[in-house]
Amino acid sequence: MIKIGSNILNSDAFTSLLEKAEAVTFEKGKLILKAGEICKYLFIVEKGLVRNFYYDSKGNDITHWFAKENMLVTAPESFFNQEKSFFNIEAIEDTRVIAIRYEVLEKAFEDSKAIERFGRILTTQIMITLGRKIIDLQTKNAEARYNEVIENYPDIFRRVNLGHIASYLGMTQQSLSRIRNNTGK
Amino acid sequence: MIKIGSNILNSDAFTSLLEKAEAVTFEKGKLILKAGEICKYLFIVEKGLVRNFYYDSKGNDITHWFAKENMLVTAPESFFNQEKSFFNIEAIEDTRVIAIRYEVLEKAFEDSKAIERFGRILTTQIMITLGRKIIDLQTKNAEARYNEVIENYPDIFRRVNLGHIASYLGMTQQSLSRIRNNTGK
DNA sequence: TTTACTTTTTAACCTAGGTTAAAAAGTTTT
DNA sequence: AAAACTTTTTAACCTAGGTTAAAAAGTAAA
Repeated sequence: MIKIGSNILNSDAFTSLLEKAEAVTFEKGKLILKAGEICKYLFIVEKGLVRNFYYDSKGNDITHWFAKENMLVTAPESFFNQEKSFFNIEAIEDTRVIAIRYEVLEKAFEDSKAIERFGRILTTQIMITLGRKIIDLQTKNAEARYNEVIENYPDIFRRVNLGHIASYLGMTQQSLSRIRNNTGK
Repeated sequence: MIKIGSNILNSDAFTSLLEKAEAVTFEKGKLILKAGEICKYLFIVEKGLVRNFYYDSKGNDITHWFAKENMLVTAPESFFNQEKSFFNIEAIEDTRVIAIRYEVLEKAFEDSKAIERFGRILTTQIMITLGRKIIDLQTKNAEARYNEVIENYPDIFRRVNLGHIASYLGMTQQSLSRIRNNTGK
């Protein structure tokens, strides 16, 4: 049995896929993937918390996404197209992941309609989520974006330091601190 | 034979799917989908140009995405979850689309591994594209985003008025005009 | 071929949030 | 429990791009 997001998966195909996966642990602060490498794995976070981040042209560390227990994480462009990664993946807590190799997943997609279907539905929902983030960045000010993350991801918010939250929200840590203390009012 | 993006699709399953689709034309300026409705179709743009847009909280018209010939367009959240749409879809040129009903597509996904697979790969690539747009909004200034759209989508750029380009890029039309005339220098 | 309408530009002014620097608070190591 | 390090806050100053308003240019309609 495996749970991904809110989906509980229970089929021979998934069991067989998981049998070919590898459990790996990373200490807090360790890199799971380094930018420049080709990402060979799709990771399921079993325990802990992970972030996907990159350095912008000025060298700022920008968090692109967080993944907690039962969430998937990878460097999508690198993994699905097997090219060098722009993203780093870091364990921000002591973390155990289940790592599924690219070739193994591709084989599973080919062999199993159920897995192919799950993949399609999952990427469709991610597509919708990313669309929402674009709308938020374009139409909401820093304070509204901050309020939204507290409302929608209170658990992740509690476990992550404010610098990472700020960059995830597209603002500096100083701006976030200003918002939190309502010095704007 | 059907071409979507750079993929040429040629199989019985696709032929049969297309047989169940409906060709519809829309004059320039007409709405293909109105916000608040449930989007019942996935559209393939056969001829013309279409944009997906919404109104922000101040009533500004914001273009979220463009679709030209051989591209797919829908209101993703509304279509895939069959809920009320936040987006409008407008024909910005005289347009002919092939409209595939939700139930028909779902049936095709169920019946055909090839279509399910195509759906997965397509949503995966859209996911990557949206990820890039988020990075651009967070790390590039208005001028760099403008230069990028000229470089990456010169054809769409030529066919669309600047107001739509500006909102797509997350800036006002006045800012875009300023950038184009380098009054910033 | 003037009137009406839409799109694009220009310009003055303004503000949200960035930058820079430092202090304060919190955490870990010795 | 002091030293070292990390995270968060504070504050003064600054700037990219927003706002408002209008003119100019382009296009369509009468």
